[in-house]
Amino acid sequence: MSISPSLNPHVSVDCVIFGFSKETLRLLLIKRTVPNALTELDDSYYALPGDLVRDNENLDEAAARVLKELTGLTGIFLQQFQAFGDPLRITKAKDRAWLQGVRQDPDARVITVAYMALIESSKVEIQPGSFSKGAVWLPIGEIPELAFDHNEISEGALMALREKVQIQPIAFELLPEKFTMSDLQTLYETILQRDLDKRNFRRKMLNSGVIAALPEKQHGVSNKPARYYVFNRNLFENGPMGFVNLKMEGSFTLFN
Amino acid sequence: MSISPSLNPHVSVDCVIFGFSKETLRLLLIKRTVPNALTELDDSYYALPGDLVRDNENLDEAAARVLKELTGLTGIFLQQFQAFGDPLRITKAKDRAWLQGVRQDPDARVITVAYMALIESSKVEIQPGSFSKGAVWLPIGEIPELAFDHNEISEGALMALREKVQIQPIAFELLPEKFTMSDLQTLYETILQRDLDKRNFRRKMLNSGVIAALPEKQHGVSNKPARYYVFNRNLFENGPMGFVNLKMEGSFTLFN
DNA sequence: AAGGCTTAGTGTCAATCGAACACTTGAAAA
DNA sequence: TTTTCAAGTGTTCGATTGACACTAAGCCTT
Repeated sequence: MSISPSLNPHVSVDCVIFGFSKETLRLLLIKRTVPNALTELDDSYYALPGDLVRDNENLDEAAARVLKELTGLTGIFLQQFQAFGDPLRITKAKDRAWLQGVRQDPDARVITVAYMALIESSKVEIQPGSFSKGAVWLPIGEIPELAFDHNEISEGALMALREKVQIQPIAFELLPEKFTMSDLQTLYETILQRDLDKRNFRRKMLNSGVIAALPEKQHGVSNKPARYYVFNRNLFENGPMGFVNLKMEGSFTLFN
Repeated sequence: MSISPSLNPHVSVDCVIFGFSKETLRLLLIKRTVPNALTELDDSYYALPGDLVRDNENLDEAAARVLKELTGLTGIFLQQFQAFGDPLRITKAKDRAWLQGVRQDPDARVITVAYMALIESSKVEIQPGSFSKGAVWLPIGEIPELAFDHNEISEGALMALREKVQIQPIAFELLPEKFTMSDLQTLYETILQRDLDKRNFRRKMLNSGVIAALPEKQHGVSNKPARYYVFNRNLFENGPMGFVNLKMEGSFTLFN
């Protein structure tokens, strides 16, 4: 059980990939299968997609590579949020069983740099390949025990997302190109875990200028059709300031 | 000049240590001396204090160790803010000259996890030891070219500090136990790089409840003596919420 | 065709907050 | 006693927040 002290730590990246479907925020997790010495059956459990960082790439590139290998997508919102490096990260038995199978130095300590990715989950097509023993979207409320310290990392990502979403207009990354005001509000409510007032929400969104109304409305719905909006992307990517006031009702701060 | 691709990346921590004295925000930097092959004189330049992470410590512990070795202080505000891992970080000639002298694998790529520390600079007594070839407090406006990517890291720390200071009551870490309202305002103005209105500032600070007035006032000053205040530390460390609204005039957001 | 169902969409008011603004107070020094 | 210097103090106006309830539009059912 001891970790060899002579080995240098290795560095990996792990991606906490958020998606939003059926009114829930979900994480894209991969399935790992390891032989169980006792039962002769395979055990399986979930983990965040990740990989060791290669010598010729920087951290952002490594994270983008992991994301692409799993989902086939590039140009996705992907942001580093924290490094994790507890020496005890890899002491669980099934983690060690898995490492035996895939790493040259299964005992080496690994420091991981965690990224969060926001993607429109309908765009994802799981790629056959190293990760593809199975990948699933699990609702954030139903995440089981994961590999290593991946539960802690996921929690950290969710916290980071909650903060970021009130400072930068990034929630849109989780929605399709066109969306209704209700879609957007539901997304915010899901991320922030509280209800928001419909009228205040619309007012704030429209006044802030982050979205633009389309002429188009929904078709074939059995109630009043909702107008579609688009995110005013260029305003933020090219504008002078990557900032807007997206704080929601009841958020806390210290000076104004 | 090539970086050996077979070596695993190593992991270090670097500390961006902020202090505040003579109305300026300063960084505590260490001096490095390397022989110059041409002139036969030694070249010297500044760097952030940092060290490789040991196998038996986590990242926070490594950063705390670096801070303690340099300043003798423990229990200091110390917060991870970003990992840096560009493969080209260590290609400058003088950086490589220094690595030759101190590292087993001078060619190994190093990923660094950067921390920012906030300390009351008068408490610091530079410790004799590995760092003590010289350490100086340099004003943030007068930082020369540093080792590796340490300029980039310092910039990142300053940005992170500017954001954090408006969300969490951490500026107090830079002041002595007792301080005047003007001390505090000058500090905020220095960090945020803009002037604040005196009356609005006092009102916000007092209403927020983060500070408490002492009965005591200044003595021996040649003008109206200022009242002393203390940071209401337990309110935030033990309270239900580590948050207060410390946003200052003219800051930007997206929803409220 | 009428009525019901469901979600979209809309306005006002009161309270609070933000930003701008100038004079008086207290102590030491001259 | 007067001067000098920073501390300390209130008000007003406009903008923003947050609370709150009804009508509109389309489809479905009967």
